[in-house]
Amino acid sequence: MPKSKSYKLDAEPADLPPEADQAHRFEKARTAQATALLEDYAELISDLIGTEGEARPTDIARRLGVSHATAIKSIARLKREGLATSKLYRGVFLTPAGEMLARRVRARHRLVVDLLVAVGVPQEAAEVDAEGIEHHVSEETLRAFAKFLGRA
Amino acid sequence: MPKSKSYKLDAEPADLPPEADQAHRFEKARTAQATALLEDYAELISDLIGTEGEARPTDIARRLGVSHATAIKSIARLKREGLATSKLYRGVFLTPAGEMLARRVRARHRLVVDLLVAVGVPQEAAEVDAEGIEHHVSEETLRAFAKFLGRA
DNA sequence: TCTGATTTGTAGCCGTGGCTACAATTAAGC
DNA sequence: GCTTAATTGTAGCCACGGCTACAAATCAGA
Ligand SMILES: [Mn+2]
Ligand SMILES: [Mn+2]
Ligand SMILES: [Mn+2]
Ligand SMILES: [Mn+2]
Repeated sequence: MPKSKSYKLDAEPADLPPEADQAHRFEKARTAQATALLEDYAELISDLIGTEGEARPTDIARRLGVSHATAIKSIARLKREGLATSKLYRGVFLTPAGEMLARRVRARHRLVVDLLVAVGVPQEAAEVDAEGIEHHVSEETLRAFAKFLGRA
Repeated sequence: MPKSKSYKLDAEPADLPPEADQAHRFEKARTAQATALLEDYAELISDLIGTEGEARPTDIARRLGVSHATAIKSIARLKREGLATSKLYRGVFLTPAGEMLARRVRARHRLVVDLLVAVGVPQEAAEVDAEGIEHHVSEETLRAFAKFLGRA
């Protein structure tokens, strides 16, 4: 059998030209960046609902440090992608898909912070950097982090 | 004197409202994302010049996995920001500022990959994830990585 | 040399995610 | 209940970074 396609979660690049490999890496980073915003919103909305009982656009905007108009537009994108719904003046809600995403993202966020702290990064720096790093950590890397932290 | 402004490299958030803290983290991540492209270009151009003797827009585009038109527009931004110059059909060059950026970025890239591998991430996953992660690793975190790797 | 391939540049489109300004709606307080 | 404040939504602007299509310039080979 030729190549025997692997059935892993993250598709393999296959060893063709070496430059295509690099292109593939950049492409992955671009994709991750494109979903980063959705991930942060899902996590934040879930947090707000959990701690405040509701997630209003204004609060979301303030937490993210953007204008409410920007937040509303991004929320529109979340709805468009089937991750959220909203009732006027009743705040934003997550669909099952949105909830699932939020759970995954929250767990990943924590793991990344914990890993950073574990290798000696000061708590506050870990919190700051993790907010960006998290979106680029693959499942495979995440498993390695968990194992390193003794949570295999 | 009020507040006594701190003179650290990374400005401090100051402990005002707790929500402003979170906003600050998101803002940092957004800033990092905005410079990510410039960093990748600088590093790649430097690499190409080192290995091929020149960095032509077409080659840059192929390595990044984007169209040549996209690469040319991004190179225009590099020039605009004083990081690169270019002679027609003679390729792209880095200004001193660009060179400095490239060196910093390359060193950081390596450190990130090495850290990932050191905590058990498979080589290929480390290479892929590092391409995105690197742009969100602060100086402080980088120092922690170096120390962890025994290169303090 | 000159002709065809390669490279580079330009133009114009799109979606995203910022912003301000203004409008409309709802909530709160008197 | 009315008035005012807060919230939400809309409109319109911008820069960025993707893309395709086309044009121009350069390079290379016959
Ligand atoms: Mn984040
Ligand atoms: Mn997060
Ligand atoms: Mn990168
Ligand atoms: Mn890199």
